[in-house]
Amino acid sequence: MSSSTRDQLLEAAIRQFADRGFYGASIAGIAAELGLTKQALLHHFGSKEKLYGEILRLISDRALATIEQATLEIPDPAERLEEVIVRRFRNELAHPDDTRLIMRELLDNEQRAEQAGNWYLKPYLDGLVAMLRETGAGGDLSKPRALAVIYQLLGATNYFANSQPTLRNMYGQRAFSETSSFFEAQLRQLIRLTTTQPAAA
Amino acid sequence: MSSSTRDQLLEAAIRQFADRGFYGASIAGIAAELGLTKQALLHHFGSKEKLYGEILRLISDRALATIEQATLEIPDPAERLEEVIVRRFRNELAHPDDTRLIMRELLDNEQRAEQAGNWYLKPYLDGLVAMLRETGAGGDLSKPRALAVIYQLLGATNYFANSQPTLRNMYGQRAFSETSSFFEAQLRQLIRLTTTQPAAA
DNA sequence: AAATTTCCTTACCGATCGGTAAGGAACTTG
DNA sequence: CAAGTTCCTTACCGATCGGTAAGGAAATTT
Repeated sequence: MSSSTRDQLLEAAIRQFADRGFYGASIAGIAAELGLTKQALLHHFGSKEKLYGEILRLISDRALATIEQATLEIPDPAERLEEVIVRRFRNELAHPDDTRLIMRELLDNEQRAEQAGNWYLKPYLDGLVAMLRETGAGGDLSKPRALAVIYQLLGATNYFANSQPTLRNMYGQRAFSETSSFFEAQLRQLIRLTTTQPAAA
Repeated sequence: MSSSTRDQLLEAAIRQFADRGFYGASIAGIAAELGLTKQALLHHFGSKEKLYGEILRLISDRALATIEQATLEIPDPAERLEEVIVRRFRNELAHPDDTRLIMRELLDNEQRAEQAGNWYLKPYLDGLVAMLRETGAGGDLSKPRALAVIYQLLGATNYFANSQPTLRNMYGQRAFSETSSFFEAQLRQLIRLTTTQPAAA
């Protein structure tokens, strides 16, 4: 079955917001992907801002769902954290749009950072931090310290995923593939070190 | 002494491109920061694209300079790498504009990734990779594997720096400060592990 | 002193931006 | 069968975008 026009517009919007950013993407261009006019889009979403907000909520829900899914599957917090991060890494490589959009939002968000108290990704972030602390790594990792570790993991995967096309072009497909799989191995090692060894000074 | 109008325009442009991205920033807005019209800016730089290109070159030169500087100061490659990364981290926290602009360029660059063969940051990247391989870490780290390690380090610092205002607002100044200094310690530990221990499978 | 160059202005230009107003076709509901 | 709702259209609107053309004041060069 073909998805509804509304869902197709959402998909196209995610793609274009990821490609060009909020300012660079135009509602006319998004609607044109389906052969529609921008008024069709405005009919469904009201305004560009509302469309964007709906997308942020959708992406946030997807991220949270991965944590909930893993909680059901894997009881051990350390194993679970490793799986969540590695799955995220693979998913970012396979479907980079969400990650790119989030990164752009983070950059834009610096201006309106006052609203960051209720940032849409905070629940996801807090979920990861809680999971890490459950592992009992480094004696008792304080929340700020656990956040630092989580950020190290997320930053590594995020930056690598966003660099994917550039790296592929700079070094070729073969080299990129080796870098990519080695990157995942390094990531796993880093997580295991963090969840088993004591923390740094 | 006050810097030239041209240099002031460059500074303002970096700030605004970092804040709003290439499409979001307007040459009129940049010129207005100095009380000038956009035609004054066009007089100095010819076009928005040329201004942007000049900025990318400038940032690339700054990055390369940090490697050259460190090469003069620190003979040991492992120590040097640690210093370059940590200095970069600190500099990104203190002056986030360059990092944000680069991140935006990386995201935009995905479309025009065909030109990435001569990406402006490639010399910097290759410099770091070479430095890591000089340490003789992990037996003999292949170039793609060394690239993975470098990307892990750069990604972590980059993402954390770009998240700075959001994090500060979500968790408060105190928590952010602790996260930040612990992040640096973790970074150092990670570099030392990488440059001394054998690599992952 | 005259000519040129530097550095900026006002006045435009066509294109595109997000958004409003009004209406038409098709399907659903009473 | 009539009324209403859903989903889309064309026709606009004011604002803003990057860029061109022409010229003026001031400094520099000849």
